[in-house]
Amino acid sequence: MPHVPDAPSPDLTAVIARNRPRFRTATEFVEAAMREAILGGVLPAGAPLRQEELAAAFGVSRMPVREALRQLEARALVEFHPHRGAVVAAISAEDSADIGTIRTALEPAALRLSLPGLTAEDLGLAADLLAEMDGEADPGRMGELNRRFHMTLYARAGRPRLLALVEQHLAAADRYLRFQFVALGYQSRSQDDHYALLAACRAGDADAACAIVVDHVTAAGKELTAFLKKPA
Amino acid sequence: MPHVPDAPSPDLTAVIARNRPRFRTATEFVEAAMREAILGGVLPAGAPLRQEELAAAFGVSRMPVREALRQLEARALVEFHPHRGAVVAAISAEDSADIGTIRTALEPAALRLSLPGLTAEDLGLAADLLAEMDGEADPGRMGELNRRFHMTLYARAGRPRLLALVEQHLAAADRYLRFQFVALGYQSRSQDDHYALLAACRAGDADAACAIVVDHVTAAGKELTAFLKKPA
DNA sequence: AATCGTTAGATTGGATCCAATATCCGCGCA
DNA sequence: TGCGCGGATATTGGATCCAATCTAACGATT
Repeated sequence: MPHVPDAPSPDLTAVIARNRPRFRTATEFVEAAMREAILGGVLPAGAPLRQEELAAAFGVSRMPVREALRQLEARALVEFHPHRGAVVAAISAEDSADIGTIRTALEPAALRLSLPGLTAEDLGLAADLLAEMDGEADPGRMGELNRRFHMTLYARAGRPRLLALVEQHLAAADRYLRFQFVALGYQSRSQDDHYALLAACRAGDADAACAIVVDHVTAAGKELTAFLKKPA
Repeated sequence: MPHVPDAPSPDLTAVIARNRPRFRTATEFVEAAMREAILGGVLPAGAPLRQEELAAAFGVSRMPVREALRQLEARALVEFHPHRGAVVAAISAEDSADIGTIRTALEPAALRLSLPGLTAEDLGLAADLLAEMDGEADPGRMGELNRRFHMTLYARAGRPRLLALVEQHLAAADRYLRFQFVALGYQSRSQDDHYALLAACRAGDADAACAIVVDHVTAAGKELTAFLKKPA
């Protein structure tokens, strides 16, 4: 009697409700909601993605779900195993090195382009985000704030594709770093970097800012790699 | 009486035949073949992608076609217009600047990682590819050789995701540069760069090689941007 | 004659239906 | 008792069917 799918988690229902009105087609809606759920940790790495179950949760048929899953596959967020279903993509230690390299290459480039265009409001917003992060305990929220802080500093690069790539890899790293945030002293060290980065941006010192970003990303990559190698 | 779709072009049929045996599921096969067709210029930018027509050409139903189109959408190779169909994505002058920035950031990183691991066979293969390019007139073949030359030099980076990103953006640029190859003196200048790059790699001079790559990519980006701005 | 509204047709978006394949369990046999 | 085989079952992959909507052509009205 397996035909009755499990009820979706309350978190997932929240993500679904938040995204439903934003899109005209069901496929886009499902794709956006699932991406948010995966990046936000609501659907953890390795979680099996039953098409029927998701369709019921989203209130659509299996087809938009399948199309959305294919899009997420192209973004390396889910993996298909033929005739065995899709799962939320897990990240390996090699992947983490990979992502670290990509971030180290892209983020300084984005920052260098963006820095001259940053306004006082941008810097103020970044400062606000940092302040909020200081008191934040929830890892999911923390990840989102971290992403938004970085992206705020890069936003004026005026390169939508570059920024999308950066955000994608930032999110991919964050999704795993989440587990670190509470465990180790990583969070405070990361915040130190953030404040130093913001100061360099205020000073308009591109070289210093880029150097901080490189260090910051490298450190995050090392934490992540170590974490991924440990629990095996 | 519009129900009879056009016959596919001979080029497309060739791509289809070449890819069919390589995959287990229809969706993967369609995705691979369509990607090759788009990157190879068989399906030019702006071409409308009728689902029924493609399904007939591939010998499958519309569903695998739709899934494949969604994957290609996630890779920014096709665009969906709700209820109006999908078209092969065109690239704007801004996109080209974007892609240039991304390449300029990623390719030196890939080269730097790869260079120490390059073998004599790798360098020999690269030289062979260059030699073949000297006598090549077909733009599609030229683009493929160019891609393979670059990727050969980056291959030992041991970063699959980075290399996939590099190849993706290299291909995106090539797809448009194709029109340049014959028209201008671009081809010979590009080949000069290639030979210089290969020499620097043979010498193991990472800094020089990266500088050449940056120049080369920048020049290609400028050509592309100029071309895209010209014909309106 | 030009423009706007109406309507027919084609095409996509979504749902349902069928077939193919993988998993899981139990049974038989060594 | 352990291993391998076989059938039952669930789940995916693919095909077909229906509804929603966009396009285009035609005609009426000014």
